[in-house]
Amino acid sequence: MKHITIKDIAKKLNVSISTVSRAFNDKYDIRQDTKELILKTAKELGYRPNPMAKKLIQQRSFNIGIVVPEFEKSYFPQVILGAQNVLLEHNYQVLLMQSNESSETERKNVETLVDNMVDGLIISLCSEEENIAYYKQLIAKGLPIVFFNRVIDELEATKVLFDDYKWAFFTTEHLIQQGLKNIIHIAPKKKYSYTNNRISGYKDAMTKHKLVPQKIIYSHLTVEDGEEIATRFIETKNIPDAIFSSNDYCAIGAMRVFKQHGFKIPKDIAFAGFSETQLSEFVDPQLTSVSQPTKLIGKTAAELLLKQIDNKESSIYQTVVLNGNLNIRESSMKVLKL
Amino acid sequence: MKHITIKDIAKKLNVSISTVSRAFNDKYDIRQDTKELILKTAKELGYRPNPMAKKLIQQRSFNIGIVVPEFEKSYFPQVILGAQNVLLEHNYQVLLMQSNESSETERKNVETLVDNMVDGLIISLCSEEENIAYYKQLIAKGLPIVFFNRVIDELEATKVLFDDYKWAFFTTEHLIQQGLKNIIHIAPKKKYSYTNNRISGYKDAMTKHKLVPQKIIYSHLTVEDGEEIATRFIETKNIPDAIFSSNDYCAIGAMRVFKQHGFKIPKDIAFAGFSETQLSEFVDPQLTSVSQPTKLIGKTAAELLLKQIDNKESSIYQTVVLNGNLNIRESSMKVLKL
DNA sequence: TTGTATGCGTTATCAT
DNA sequence: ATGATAACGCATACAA
Repeated sequence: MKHITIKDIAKKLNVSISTVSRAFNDKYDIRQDTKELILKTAKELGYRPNPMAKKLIQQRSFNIGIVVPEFEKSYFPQVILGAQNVLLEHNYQVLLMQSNESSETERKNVETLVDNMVDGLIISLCSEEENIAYYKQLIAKGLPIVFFNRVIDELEATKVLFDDYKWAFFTTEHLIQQGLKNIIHIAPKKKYSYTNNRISGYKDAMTKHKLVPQKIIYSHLTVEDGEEIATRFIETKNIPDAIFSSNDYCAIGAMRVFKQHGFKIPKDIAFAGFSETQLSEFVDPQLTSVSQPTKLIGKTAAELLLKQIDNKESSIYQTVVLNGNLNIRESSMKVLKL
Repeated sequence: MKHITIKDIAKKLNVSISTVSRAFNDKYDIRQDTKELILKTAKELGYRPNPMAKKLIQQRSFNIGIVVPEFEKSYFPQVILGAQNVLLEHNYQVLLMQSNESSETERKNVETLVDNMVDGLIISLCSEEENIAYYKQLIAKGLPIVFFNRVIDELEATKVLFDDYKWAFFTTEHLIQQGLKNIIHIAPKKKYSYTNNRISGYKDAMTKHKLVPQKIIYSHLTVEDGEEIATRFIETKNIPDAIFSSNDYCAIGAMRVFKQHGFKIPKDIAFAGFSETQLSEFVDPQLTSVSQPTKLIGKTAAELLLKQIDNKESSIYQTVVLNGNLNIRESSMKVLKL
């Protein structure tokens, strides 16, 4: 694993290492033919500059760190892809780390990335409480960071968000327009900034159409949770008109149990999910869900980060709110209970 | 972004930088109380060793690179997770890169990781042809690499594989045992080492039960491809007893079209997929599929890599073949066409 | 037990 | 236009 260095090239060509170095950095004076000669032999020898040495002296890495809570649930991979495309175009390498939904791991990940002198970070948080002080410190030190999806409200920073309020409102209103009245909302137990926005959207839509009382169930939103919730409804023979779940999994779990008990969807009970997964299209019936512009989120985050890196002086933090789409499918279509 | 260095600590305590350095590396002699003092003030000052400098001098990084073709399709994230767990336990940080199914990007990714002095690599290849020479070179240089899932047969290296032959055989035999005779296999157009193994498994199972001719369709295995294939069968009124697809997506696409045309599954036509995705459980009817031990693949790859890193002398390359499971679901159950 | 000095592979600041 | 040399932050052989 012996690496070729500029020294080797210098020795071979009987020039000084500074000349060799200059050949790779156009900004310096160097005769055209010596430059070409150096570049040529460098290629022959298979020379690759050592980024460690470069980073050490330049105090920057052209690396961007992306930290996400997990990437099994199809949302984050696409965001990452969107960001990576932009960053690669600008010659930044992307270092990806996942925190396994643990703030502790998240902290370690970010520390590693900072230690490795990333030029900037794109982060979706595990928790909104644990590492606030640390992030404040990083931002104060001038490290460019863009938060997305799961952010801390009180943190002054650049953020890329989704208009959860609006789309929860729309979704609820869509269900109401189908003639449904007794609409249940299933919200995540873990509190994120978007949780309340979605709840408010649901509530306001219900209120607007004079539908009270409103019922909210707090859950971890797994498939199993959905199944359990459905079972409870069936046991108590208290069947709502519709269930609007804060993710697809929970909706799908509930749907499955209702189907098994002979309920017709959407006639007997309608469903809507949120932040659409691949599943929504493939379950039977297909699930109405709010889709987020995942790639655009990544792209936007990356662009904002690059902007921040370029004008380090002006530290004005923007918040960009992106639009989504309500994909209306069989699970909530043309119900009209009168 | 001014970082605290050992110099700062040394100055503050009026000791030399080597003493400070020694305080962090137990292997040297150092008085207990000076050590404690140094560690204490280091903590107070918020000192963090600069990994760049460390890497530069130690020629190793405690970083492991993982390179995958993509991570949207639920298979790779879990493998990565499995590997990461093992590696983190051994104090290795994981740098993740995705190649977007492009050998060129893959090459760049690996180069970046190598430049950054990763201590080892875990790779699933985009193509089995493009970068062979490069990988041979890396292995020859002594860089520990473990390949998994998509590997190059002719490359002498450590590999973690799945017994595709066996499970394709089992799956085919399962379909035959359901009384089905005219069984079609849909194989990937792109050739990977596993492609032929699965085809052989299918063929041998058919032959064993004296079922000829066998029909194989080559496809890109997307949902749309599945739909197209199904449409063609229906148009030509030539309906097979069963379709055994080399992935779930294609099977699901085909299933969807057959359902739309009023076919009963599995009565009119049965289905089986491969390398189970989350979808298999959620489509209707649920899809029979071969599940691979994704986390175990990652875990095994990581363990083999660590072993390789530890005994660099002995370069004996192992190939580990892991077992899977055939999850039999509604799409192929109790058909018995007589 | 501690300090001095050297080097890892670069870039950058001087000279020449 | 080029060469010598000092950094960057750390580990380590050697001297004290």
